[in-house]
Amino acid sequence: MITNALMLHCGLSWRPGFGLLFRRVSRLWSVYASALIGQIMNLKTLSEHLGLSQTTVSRALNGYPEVSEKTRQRVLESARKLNYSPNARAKGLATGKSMAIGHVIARSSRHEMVNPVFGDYTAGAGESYSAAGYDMLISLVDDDNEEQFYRAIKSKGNVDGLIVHGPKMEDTRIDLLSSLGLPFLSHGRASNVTRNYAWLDVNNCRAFQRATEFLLDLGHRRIALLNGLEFLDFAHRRRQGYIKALAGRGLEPEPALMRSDEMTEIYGYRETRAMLEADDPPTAVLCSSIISAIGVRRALSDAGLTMGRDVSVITYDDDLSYMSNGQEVPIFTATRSSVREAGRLSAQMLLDMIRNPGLPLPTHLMEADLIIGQSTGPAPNHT
Amino acid sequence: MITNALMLHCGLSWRPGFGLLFRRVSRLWSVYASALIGQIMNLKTLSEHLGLSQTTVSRALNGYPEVSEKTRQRVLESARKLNYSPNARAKGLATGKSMAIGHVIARSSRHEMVNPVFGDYTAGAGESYSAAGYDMLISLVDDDNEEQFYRAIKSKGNVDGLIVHGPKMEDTRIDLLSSLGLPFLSHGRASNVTRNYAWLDVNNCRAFQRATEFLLDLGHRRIALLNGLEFLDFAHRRRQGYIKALAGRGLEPEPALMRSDEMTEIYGYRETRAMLEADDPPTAVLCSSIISAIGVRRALSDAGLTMGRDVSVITYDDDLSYMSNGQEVPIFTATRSSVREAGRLSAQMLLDMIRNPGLPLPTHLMEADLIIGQSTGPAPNHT
DNA sequence: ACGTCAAATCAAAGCGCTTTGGATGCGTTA
DNA sequence: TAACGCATCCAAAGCGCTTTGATTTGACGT
Repeated sequence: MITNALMLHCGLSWRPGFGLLFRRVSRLWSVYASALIGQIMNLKTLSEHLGLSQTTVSRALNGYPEVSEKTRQRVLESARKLNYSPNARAKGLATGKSMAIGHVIARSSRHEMVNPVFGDYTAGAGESYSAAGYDMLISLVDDDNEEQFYRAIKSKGNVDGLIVHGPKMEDTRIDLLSSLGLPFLSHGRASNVTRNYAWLDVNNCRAFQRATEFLLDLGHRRIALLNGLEFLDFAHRRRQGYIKALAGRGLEPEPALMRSDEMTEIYGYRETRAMLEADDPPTAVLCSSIISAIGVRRALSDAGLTMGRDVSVITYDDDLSYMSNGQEVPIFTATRSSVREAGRLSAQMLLDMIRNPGLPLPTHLMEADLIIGQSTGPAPNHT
Repeated sequence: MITNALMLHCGLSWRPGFGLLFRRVSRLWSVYASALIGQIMNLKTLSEHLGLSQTTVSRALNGYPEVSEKTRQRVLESARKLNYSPNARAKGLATGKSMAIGHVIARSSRHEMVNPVFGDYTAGAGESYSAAGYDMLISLVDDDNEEQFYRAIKSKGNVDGLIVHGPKMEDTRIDLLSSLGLPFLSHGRASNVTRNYAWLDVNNCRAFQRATEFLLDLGHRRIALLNGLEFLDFAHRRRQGYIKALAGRGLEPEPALMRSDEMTEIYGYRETRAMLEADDPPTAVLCSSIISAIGVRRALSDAGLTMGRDVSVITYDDDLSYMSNGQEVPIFTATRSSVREAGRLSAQMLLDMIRNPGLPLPTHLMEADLIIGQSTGPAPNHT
């Protein structure tokens, strides 16, 4: 462009051999310009600066073989020195990829975002993303137009894939996303969805079955369950495990001992307190989160009871960074599985799906460890 | 890549002219695929569908006045029905905006992400973003090339602004971002930075001064401080407030009573335990986070001490959703300020900056409330 | 000196949107 | 009737990149 204009202006016509001359000149000019204006660094500027075409520079930067090694080095060095990095939007527009993974959170259940479990999970995922050069895009949706929002995400095209958080028993998102053809992985399964989809989950059912059996073995018969919100699939599975274990000993689950809510500290405190004040209180509590377990401990302490002696407690432990379950000796007996590791793995799996679209959809089931801490002991009037 | 693999598999070698063939094939395939899956909905398709030009459709959708109301309605309805929403990358490329705000987190201090305080803050910010149609883009950086990363963010242009998390005493990011001309707002101030920049902060100094004075008034003289990491500016300010209050009563701060680390539960437990075992233990503990305060409570309880009688505790309370400080009656006496509200406000301010680039840089100082709970009482041997 | 071939480079056409600078049609005014 | 203003609409030129199809270059054999 500039070259042509100059030619015109000088009244010259093109002759072979001029190329080099012009390159020299324009190189000088662009150095001048960038010094003067604080030049906007884009591919055009950079290529003019180097006296190369945009094609060659682009290829050099993206590691294509059609560029000589000498040229590539020159380009790379120059790009580094001039702090060039390609405009993500333009690159995305040209390639059709956006190098970002979306995490969509329903606004009503915005508590999800505020849930430390979510923080640890996304931190894990973030590690995988950043290692692969991906960003993480978080958006809050109003619940009334969730479907529309997913469709919009697809056609806005600002993510290459999605993580589905907190799947419900029958989660419409899974069918929707499958039909949209947007790669996604669900953190947790949806029991009533029959089609194939990618997921990573913990064996919640078995974890809670084992925990319950452990308490039964200690002689406990009145075991309370402080579960998460039971329209969420993981909570449903946990309850199944609990019930299965009871059934194994011929015990009926008792509604008064089964509670369900968001797993806050207050929740653990409130429900434990309520159950302790009722007739025939539980001798053991099975808790869905270490945060609620802390509330349980507070309630016991307020009631003058000793955890592990008067009342036993087992909690599910996501191995949260800020709320770790003691140091050498665990505070709580717990079924533990690192949610951070789950995040790391999920992200890895999703990125693989995006890289190799042909392969079958991956699934992964993690097992939780049962670790013994100080919060459990034989049932009080059990000899 | 795929082409090469295919070639290899077929036992063919590359010959000029093959390129065209492959392109034809892949084009055909993609036409077939899109017919199968359903038309790709872009502005072109939509405008053809409506028998209007892309210009008119674009204007109709974006609320420009040059379109008749009748046409606009027709366009809007059609867009809704066909689930059209403009490609974000293309729109961004054309407008120069990306409708996303970046949150950059240094990878080493990845604990930031995992910190429930961060979760609540971003949840608040997220509300503001989503109301304004913005997304939130989170990226982890390796610390060694943080500067380069910020430069890249600028020229990649995938965010319209940034939130700076956890500013240090003299934070180089502030100068860097200012010079890059990328709008940003710092959550917290950086004491040793003299230039103007946008920030939102809590009056940490005054909050801790008031809390300390409250304990002094109750007769406490040996007051421990469990602070956050003191290279972070907020922690430094908190210590200043603490020292100032002590100085007001002619007291010297005692190094053995001043601890500093990441504000985990374990940290609160470990340090409290250590101090209780030492000679002349503190009669009160001032704690930087409710999470650590829970650890403090556990340590006291393990030592057979009653919180609020044997040892008083005041904590800073970010009013975390999952860790709220009791219900009617607060558990802990605390200086409270909602970090979620801080997030909401920060985002609002940053979006305003982006909308009106001319205005002076906004700053906002929030005051923390001192709320009285059950964790404080007169110093033991004080009559 | 000339043709050949591979290696190295380039110009230009997209990607899907916004926006500029007209065009078109039509009722009003001189 | 011509000139004008106004309300609608449009063609085409970007935005900054990748990728296609073509061209230039230089080494080599004859």
